[in-house]
Amino acid sequence: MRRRVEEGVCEVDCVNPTHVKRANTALPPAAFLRKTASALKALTHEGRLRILWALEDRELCVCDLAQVLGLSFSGTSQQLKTLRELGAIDYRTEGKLVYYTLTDPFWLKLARSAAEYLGLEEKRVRTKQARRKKLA
Amino acid sequence: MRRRVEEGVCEVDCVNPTHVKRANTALPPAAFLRKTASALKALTHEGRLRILWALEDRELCVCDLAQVLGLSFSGTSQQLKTLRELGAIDYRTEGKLVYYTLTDPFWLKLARSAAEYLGLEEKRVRTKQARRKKLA
DNA sequence: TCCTCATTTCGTCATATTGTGAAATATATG
DNA sequence: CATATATTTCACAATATGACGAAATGAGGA
Repeated sequence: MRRRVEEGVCEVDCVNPTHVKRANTALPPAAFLRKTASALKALTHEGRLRILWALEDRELCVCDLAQVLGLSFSGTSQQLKTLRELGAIDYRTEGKLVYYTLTDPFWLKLARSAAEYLGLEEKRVRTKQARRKKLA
Repeated sequence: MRRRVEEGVCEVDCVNPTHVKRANTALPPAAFLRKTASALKALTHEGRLRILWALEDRELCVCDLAQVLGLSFSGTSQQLKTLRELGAIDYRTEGKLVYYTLTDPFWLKLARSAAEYLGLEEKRVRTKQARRKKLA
């Protein structure tokens, strides 16, 4: 799109070059933002969030997790790999079984903070107390 | 995959049903996690992160933002739409120009916290001071 | 009204993500 | 060593995402 150079608003291609320049120097390097975006991708999957939440309470083997996710074993394994690469979880083997644990709670905290902000957790903030109350 | 029911580890399909059941009742509803994952998706794009960071300091028109992102106008507009739908940004029109502003800093904070955690910002924590020092 | 132009929307293509089953890997156990 | 089985990796189909240019929209100004 070609534009006239006039009226002080758009000097070249409708840009205020001062603001653009200032923004560009103040912004983190592209590679940094790319890595951040990439890390956050690990959290953009219902199943992977489910894994983080489930592992908060106890370690679980892949079989259990597959059941929790409602996914195939291979699918579950792939999502576990994504979270491993993020560094959020780790595993130990016991015989033929592989048990996954939450090793870095940061990403769960981050996801939970987003969830809470969205107001998605009102109902279940400290579920146990609520449940106890209900049963009493 | 079919399995024998033995050795007390895998009762049905290699699952510890107690743990699975406990996880499932403790977990937030699927729709909640889906929405959370979906919201976080808005942050998993270098350009969209760039928009959030750039708008922190000042409002910018679409032209400027396109320049900052190095994207076409249509591409820029699409990413702005994503962030609008998230609720992170808003816009005002002034004549033919559309100025975008950061209306909800929460998502920028969240992204920045991820970036900082990844150690991506060591070098530029408070860039202005650093720059002043360097120039002095 | 007609024209210009900043922006958005649409159509389309290239690429990435996700899920599945099959094959490969690894770990007991007879 | 052979078998069983828990998990991972591979290959592939289906869907989602992202980028561009073209066309549509909308706000001024002649």
